[in-house]
Formats: sequence, structure tokens, C-alpha cells
Amino acid sequence: MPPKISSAEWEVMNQVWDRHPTTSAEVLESLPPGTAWKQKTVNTFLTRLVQKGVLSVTKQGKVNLYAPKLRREECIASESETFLQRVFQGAAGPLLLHFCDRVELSDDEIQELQKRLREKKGRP
Amino acid sequence: MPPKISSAEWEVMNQVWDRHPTTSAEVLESLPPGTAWKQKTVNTFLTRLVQKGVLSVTKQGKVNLYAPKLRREECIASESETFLQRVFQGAAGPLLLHFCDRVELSDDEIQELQKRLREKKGRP
DNA sequence: GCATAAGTCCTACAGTTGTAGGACAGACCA
DNA sequence: TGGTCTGTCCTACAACTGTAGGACTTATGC
Repeated sequence: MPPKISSAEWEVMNQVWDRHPTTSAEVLESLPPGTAWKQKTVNTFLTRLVQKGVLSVTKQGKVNLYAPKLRREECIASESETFLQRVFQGAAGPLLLHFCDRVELSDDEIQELQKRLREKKGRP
Repeated sequence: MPPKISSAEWEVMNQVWDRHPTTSAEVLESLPPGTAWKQKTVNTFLTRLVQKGVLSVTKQGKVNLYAPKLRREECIASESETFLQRVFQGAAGPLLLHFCDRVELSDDEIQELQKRLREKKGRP
């Protein structure tokens, strides 16, 4: 099971998964606008993620290069599972309905969902 | 916006929303089997939830009675939104597909979802 | 060659969370 | 009426989080 990744750490991981290997400076630059972190702050998060075993680091000259050790899908799956348990007490139906009702979906996404639901039906 | 509710606090809130007003002892009893908390631990969580404004407390004789101050739906909505942003970077389509693919759904639930998707389609 | 900039490493510190323990007050029982 | 039980209130404490600052090192421009 992946370790617990905090909210700020997710922000960082999302950048590293998108572009790796990467440096602390690159992560800072690529953060969504509005994120007002100092370089040192980003550094702290990266270090902690290495400690947790989510990232690996290798030194290239003077710079640290960071790369994921865990796949994004793993971490998403783990986080999603605890969310499902914590907030919806494991009830996936209500979760799906909740999101379905209050988010925007493109027609393509709706079609894809419909396809998967059809495939799912009748089969456990 | 509801305040941040921690994981253990959700566990407690889920009981209070199910049966309120309720006491600390009742909450402890009604926790899912496997939860090995001491009474004092539950007490701490209840007190914190009162401080955060999620619960209200009234004294009945010697006992404290706790009741929700915020509706479950509000808290679910708020928590769901931050989850969507944190883990899926706001992309609801992938979130839905993720859960759709890896949870169990009854045929009824699938049908309900299909209905809502049909209603949603073509309409922003 | 020396100041400057950029990067790393170590350290800090307050707030949140998980997990209670102890003191104290009233209720009940012998 | 003096123990015992039960419940509340206050206190504790370590780990995790958010948010950096300072010291030290090395490449770089002049």
C-alpha cells in the first residue's frame, strides 16, 4: 500500500508524474498559478516524498533529479479507496451518483461511462 | 464552507449523523467492529468536532448530548470537491471512470446511473 | 580570483491528528 | 457515609503538515 500523501504533497506529485525526471525548480514553475510557495517549501515536500518512498532522487552534478517510485495509478487507487470508505462508508453507488449529479461531463465522457456501465451490467 | 474533518472525525460524524442526538458512549458502541478506540479517544474527537462547529453539544443531566450542526450532504460535498481537485486535478470524467471500473454496483444502481447520464447528455 | 547566484542540507516552529491519562463530581450501593 | 462507577474536563505527547530560514558549496560572470 502506498504511504499517506498529504494535500500539498499531491500537488507536487502531480507535477512529477507529468514530467519526470524533474528538478525542484521545475516543479515550482509548473505548479498551477495561484500556488504561492517558496522554493524551499517545494524542497521540503520533495524531501519528504523521498523519505516516504514515493519519489526517488539522484544527483546530477549539483542538481537533484526526482522521479516517481510509485505509479500514479497506485496512489490514486489507494487514495480513492480511503476516500470511499471515509466519506461514503464504502458505498460506491452513492459516490458515483453524487459526482454524476454535480460535475460537468462532456458528451464523450458520458458515452464512455455509458459503455462501461453496459458492460458491467449483469456481470458481477 | 465546512471545516476540515479528519479521518477519525469522519468515523465519529458518520455515527452522529445516523443517530442523533447521541452520547459519547453510544458513539463508541456503534462504531464499526474493528475500531479499537477507548472512550476517552471518542470524547476527544467529539470535543474537537464541537470546537470546529460541526457538532453542537447540550448537557442533559450529567451526560453530554451531541447533534450535528452541519448537514452530512454539505460535508460530503466539500470533502468530495477537495478530493476531486487533489487527486484528479479537477477532472471529473477520469474520476467517474476510475470508480466505475473498480467497484461493485448492483443492477439497480447501474440503472439509476444510466438514467442520470441520459438526462445529463446534451445538456450542459 | 572574488562576489554573486543557485542549489542542497539541516533546522525550526506552530497547527492538526491520533491516542489517550488523570483529576474531579455526582450517583448508587452496601 | 464512604467506596465504586461513570461521565466530564483538562492535559499530554508524538507524528505529520504547512511553511519556510540559514548555513554551506559550487559554478559563473567580470
